Amino acid sequence: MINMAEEGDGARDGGRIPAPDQQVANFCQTRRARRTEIAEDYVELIADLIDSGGEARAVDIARRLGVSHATVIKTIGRLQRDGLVVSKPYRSIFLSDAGRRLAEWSRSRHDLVVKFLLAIGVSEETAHADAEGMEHHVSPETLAAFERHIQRQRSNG
Amino acid sequence: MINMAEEGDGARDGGRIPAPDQQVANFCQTRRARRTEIAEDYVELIADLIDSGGEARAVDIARRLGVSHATVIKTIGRLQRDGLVVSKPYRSIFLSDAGRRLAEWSRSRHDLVVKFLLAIGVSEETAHADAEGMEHHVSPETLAAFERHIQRQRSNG
DNA sequence: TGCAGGTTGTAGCCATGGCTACATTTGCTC
DNA sequence: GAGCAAATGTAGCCATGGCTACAACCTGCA
Repeated sequence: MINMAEEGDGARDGGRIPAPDQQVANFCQTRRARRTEIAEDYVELIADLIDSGGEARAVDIARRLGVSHATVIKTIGRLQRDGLVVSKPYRSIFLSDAGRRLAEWSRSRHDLVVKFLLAIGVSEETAHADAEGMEHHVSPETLAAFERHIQRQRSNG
Repeated sequence: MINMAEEGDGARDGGRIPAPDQQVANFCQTRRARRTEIAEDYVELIADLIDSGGEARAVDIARRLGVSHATVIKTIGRLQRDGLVVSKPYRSIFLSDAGRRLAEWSRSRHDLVVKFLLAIGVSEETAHADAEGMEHHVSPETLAAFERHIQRQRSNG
């Protein structure tokens, strides 16, 4: 349980409501992240499938995501429209250069989040589960803090 | 049939492709969280507005979220349908018992995530921004790890 | 060679979460 | 008490991300 009766840090002195402008900015940033997380999940998964099995097929993506194949086909169409993916009818799916860059970025961020969660004592299973959702909302600054923490812990034994 | 060539190509420790079943579970959990995060944002914000200003009006919510008032009205309708909110036409908005419970839970989780990010050296601004998106994907286990870390740091000076 | 079954694609449905434009209601001020 | 500005509500549009059902395509094997 979490004790939210914990008062007195200066972050929300006298009324916890933040400044409206800042709050708008935060929510807008979050909405922006929400719009891109599906794309990131897809390109990351496609890259993984290609690296480990040689190709990414719609049916494999569907099985991995736990989603119908029709959903995958439609989403792949959008990704292609957005220039992240290349696919020809009835052939398997490839990443464009932009898609590959995004996949590599997503993948490294994902891995760092997992490592960080493990480093602070989260179980393997939960680390992977939580990372899947968290990764899309972790800014470079926070990512850097994660990395620092891992390094610090490593050097301290 | 499904020849998951699951041999570890050593890209990462033990091959980075996870077991399919676990991956499906992770993605499903993430999708579940995505469906509830808007509701959580709303009830949290409504609770904040009520606590700090006495009432929550649609126009205030809209201004805080950076969204049109029509979007807010429609969403409030869904929240009411789902039993999280009570509102009568042309009146301000209140939380049901369930809504209040959800708001308190979301709020405490939010605050803990912010505190944790600050504790590992993230700036105030980024901590608040990232927490807004991350909070919805942090499991109780990870939250507990966050709390442990804060405690540990506090006692170590 | 042909066909059965798996894979891919298409069509059409639904809910969500955005938006603009317009209509209605409220409440304050004069 | 009338009028006006602000708040609320309604209608209708769009894209996204789900789904099922059905159609088309490819391929391996008998």
